[in-house]
Amino acid sequence: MAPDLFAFYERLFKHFGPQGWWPGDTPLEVAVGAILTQNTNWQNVALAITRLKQAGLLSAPALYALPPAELAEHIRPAGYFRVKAQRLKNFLAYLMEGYGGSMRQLAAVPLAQLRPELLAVNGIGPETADSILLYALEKPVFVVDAYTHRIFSRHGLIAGPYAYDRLQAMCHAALPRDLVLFQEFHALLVRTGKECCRPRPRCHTCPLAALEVTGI
DNA sequence: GACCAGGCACATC
DNA sequence: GATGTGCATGGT
Repeated sequence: MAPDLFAFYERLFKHFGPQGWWPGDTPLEVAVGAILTQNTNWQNVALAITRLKQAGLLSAPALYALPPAELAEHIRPAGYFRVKAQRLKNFLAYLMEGYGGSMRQLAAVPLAQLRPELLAVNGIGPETADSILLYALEKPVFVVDAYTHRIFSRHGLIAGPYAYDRLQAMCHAALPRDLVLFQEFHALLVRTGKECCRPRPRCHTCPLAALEVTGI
């Protein structure tokens, strides 16, 4: 039985308002941000993206042509810079060689084909793939992350560990398949995670105590 | 100085 | 399948 996720969403929305989330001037910038933000604070990612922009490197051909070691130096503030440089290169190779470097062309691919393709890129896991799908390619896909697990757990929506696909399937089953809803919901969960449901033992006074929802 | 932050791949049991 | 480890920076 699916919990009343929609009610939970509505109460978050009422509390925090629309988030209009995931800054990025272009779909490519959003995709780059999705890879850079892996296990990393967004502040650090923003620094790295600014540096790429200032260097005039935030385009598919430019990133594709750049040697990994050189790219690594530009994105250093985002942490894991050698790993992420290679992951960016892998994604750019996929985009350039498969779709002529065009995010618009990539977005035209049916979701059932697109998600497995993204997951096949070394360095793109479920959360990164779904973030790219939802925010860069505007596909209605629910993004699960550490916040989702923690908040749903704390507020009694789930009990015990949930694998990524299982939690995503639950959300898909419980919510209307709506792009903006999914974008806002994930953004609201991140906001909630930052302001309220902190990692133990730092969750003292929960301003969302009134949001308790029972059932699973 | 420890802990945290929009994860992922790979090795091992 | 579950669990452990390396990757690295910058803010609190």
